[in-house]
Amino acid sequence: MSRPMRADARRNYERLLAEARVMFGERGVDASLEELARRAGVGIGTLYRHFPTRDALVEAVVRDRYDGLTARAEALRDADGARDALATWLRLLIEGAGTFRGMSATLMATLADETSELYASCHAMREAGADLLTRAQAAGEVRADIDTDGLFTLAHGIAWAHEQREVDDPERLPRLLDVVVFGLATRD
Amino acid sequence: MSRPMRADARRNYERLLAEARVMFGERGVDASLEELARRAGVGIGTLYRHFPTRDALVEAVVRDRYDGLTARAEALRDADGARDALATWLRLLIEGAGTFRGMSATLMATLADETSELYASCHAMREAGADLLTRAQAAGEVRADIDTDGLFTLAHGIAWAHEQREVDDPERLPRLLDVVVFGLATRD
DNA sequence: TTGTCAAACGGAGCCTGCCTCCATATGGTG
DNA sequence: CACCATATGGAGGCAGGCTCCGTTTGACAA
Repeated sequence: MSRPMRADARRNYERLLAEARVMFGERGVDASLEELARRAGVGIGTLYRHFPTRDALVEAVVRDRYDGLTARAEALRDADGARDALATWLRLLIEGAGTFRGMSATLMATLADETSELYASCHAMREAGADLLTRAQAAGEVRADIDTDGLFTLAHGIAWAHEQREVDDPERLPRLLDVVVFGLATRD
Repeated sequence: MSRPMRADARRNYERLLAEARVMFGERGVDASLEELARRAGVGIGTLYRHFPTRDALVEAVVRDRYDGLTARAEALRDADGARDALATWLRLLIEGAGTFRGMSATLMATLADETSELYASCHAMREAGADLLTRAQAAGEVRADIDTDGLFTLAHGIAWAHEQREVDDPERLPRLLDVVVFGLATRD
């Protein structure tokens, strides 16, 4: 293994991460990295040393959330009502995507780019969700002509579009998701 | 009225418009305006004189398409099957949005910004679509808890998400739209 | 305690893109 | 053909991304 980080390195790493949480919350994941470094009291070069790309920084900020989503999907595997389980999970997914503005866009881009630092955790989460979809389809509760890609396109499309409109009716997003979930149901 | 444009002005205007059609097609509506001006053989100042904002340029490029959509919605007003009419129109809408990359995002932003040069034609088109929605709801064919905003959020959300994935299966987008349209149906 | 050096720092500097301003050029008209 | 309103175009200011490299420093061995 590699030796532990030097004390100053670790300190700067933590500062950057803390500031990223704040600024991503305030301004979304497209916040200026130069300003982020400044606010963290660190040089821009140091920021890039720790996080070579914006995705790497985003990844560090959201990883635990994704791991949680993955775990949650696994917990829902054996729930009654495969479509309900899927609906529940999708709701968690898009609520999470709404935490930081621009997150849905980042996610969609990541799914198409295996070299992204975000890819691994994003992919694991996605596979867990895919499993819920497959089960619901096997149970005959969800139409068979939608694949994982289609599911995520629908979910993130809604999440993205919702965040564009700056409406803060908390019922809005769930209602839109409800339209999609109902549309996913097999027809008589 | 204002007097007609000077010959050089008209010529440059046309060149810019022609080049915009090309570059928006190649690279989407976020193409570099500096390069666009260069390729049109015109100074950057001239571009901004004719089109003070990017939206103004986009508007000039897509206006006739929008007018067509508006007219189409009016033609569909009295069609049999209010939900089918809505579905047909939505399909045209999102296919149009897919012509240039970034168009859906531009549209969503425009709907929230009345000062945008794109707003007028965009708004007219939207109202025409809203009318189709209202009719389908009045006929009891579409659930009543979705408003115009929700409808456009769903439609553009899908269109946007679809354009992020660079899949060229032409059946994909209609299928996703079908999920949403089915989800919009009133439940028994 | 001190010397050594890999590891880390940080910001100057280069790039690209947006947009404004204004000195210069020119088409159209009397 | 002279005049000038209209139009041109690019220099320059701003912001953000990212790299490169001279300087600093923490950790460890002597």
